[in-house]
Amino acid sequence: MQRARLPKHAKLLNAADFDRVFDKSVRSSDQYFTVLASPNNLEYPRLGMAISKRRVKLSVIRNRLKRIVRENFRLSQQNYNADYVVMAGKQGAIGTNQELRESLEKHWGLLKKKCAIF
RNA sequence: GGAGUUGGCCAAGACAGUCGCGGUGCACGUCUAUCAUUGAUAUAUAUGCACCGAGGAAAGUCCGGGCUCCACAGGACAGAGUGCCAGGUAAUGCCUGGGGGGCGUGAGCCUACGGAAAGUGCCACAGAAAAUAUACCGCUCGUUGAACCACGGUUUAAUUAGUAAGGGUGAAAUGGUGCGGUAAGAGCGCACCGCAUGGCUGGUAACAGGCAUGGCAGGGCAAACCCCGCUCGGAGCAAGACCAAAUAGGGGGACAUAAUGCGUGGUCCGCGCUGUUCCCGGGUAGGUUGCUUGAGGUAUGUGGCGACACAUAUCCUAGAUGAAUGACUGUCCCGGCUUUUUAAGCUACGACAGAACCCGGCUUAUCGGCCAACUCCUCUU
Repeated sequence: MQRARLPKHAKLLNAADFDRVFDKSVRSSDQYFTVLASPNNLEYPRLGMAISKRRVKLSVIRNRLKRIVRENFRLSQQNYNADYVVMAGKQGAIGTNQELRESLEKHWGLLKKKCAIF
């Protein structure tokens, strides 16, 4: 089995990339996360996160959310080749690790289908 | 043994495994560039190995510095801060030691602690009066009237005056207590205490002690304005330095004016705009740097009551930037819940909380534990 990694080029690194996703994308959301996806022309998916201080007040919890999202994205390498942006939902700060993981896996599946017909 | 006070330390609960992230070093492969000629250097990237990878508060951004850029003859005002004394320090509003005041049986703790006889202002309610003092209930001499009478007076009412001892109000009422004194009273007199002024003694000083003199100066609030002493230039690592696409525009050179257009002209040349190309400077995105060796930690010794200083030895301990330091599994520990309670089962974000240029402080949040010194109570010997 191919080892799942998450090198630096698999992240969105500048404002232009983010703007492109915000501008034109398909989305999926629940009480924990809102996930945007926009197909790219690369041979791998990319991930960006926008966890606002307004939604998640403590930096410890913001970091925890980012780590869970990144870890889960890394283990879901069969994702469609698109740029994803994950945003925190209203309940994001109070979900358990298990709940957040299940939520994310649901979003990846949904967006894979949506991107295919995009 | 119980209750407590002060100071210090630890703290992702511990261990193992699997996967992953950031940094540094080494090895090897690939790409590009340069030198050179089959190698070297640099950059980027993939892989492997090794090592390192959040805190006591990283937080609040409340003070003080370093560092960087800008400004700057000197002085004054304004503004802000600060406020018992001495010391420590790069510096402080911090720390240490000391003094005054308050709290506690005590170890100890708290303290914005300069000036109210420079000025202005405020002092609710209650109370007569809250500040050039005054007089509600009272107390008292005198005068006048009334009643009683043992003819000495007694009681009572009004009133001129005296008084601030007593009552009452208040957070606070013009020194306190006692004796004398008086018509009743009063620093009116005296003793002690307090206060003020001036010497003296001790102390670096804050201050303390004591002596003499004065009969008392006239309330509180300065975290009200204010006065006095002292301190303070501004902005911040998104500081600053360097490299530098794309697009638009600027400056300079060369070429073409053969072709096109416009302007200066009646026309031509020329010149300017225009066209092609090269160079230069500014500079956005982006990148590099600043960036972690520092008022540094640890140990020992010396000086000092101490904060701390000095000397010697030794150690190197995160450096990210849409932002690494994590996830899962197992066993144990702790906590919680339940039960059939020397035990078993179940359970999960296991305190507060996440570096962003770096230090010294303060403040706030905080599960649990360890160590030392001291105090009070009780028991035993």
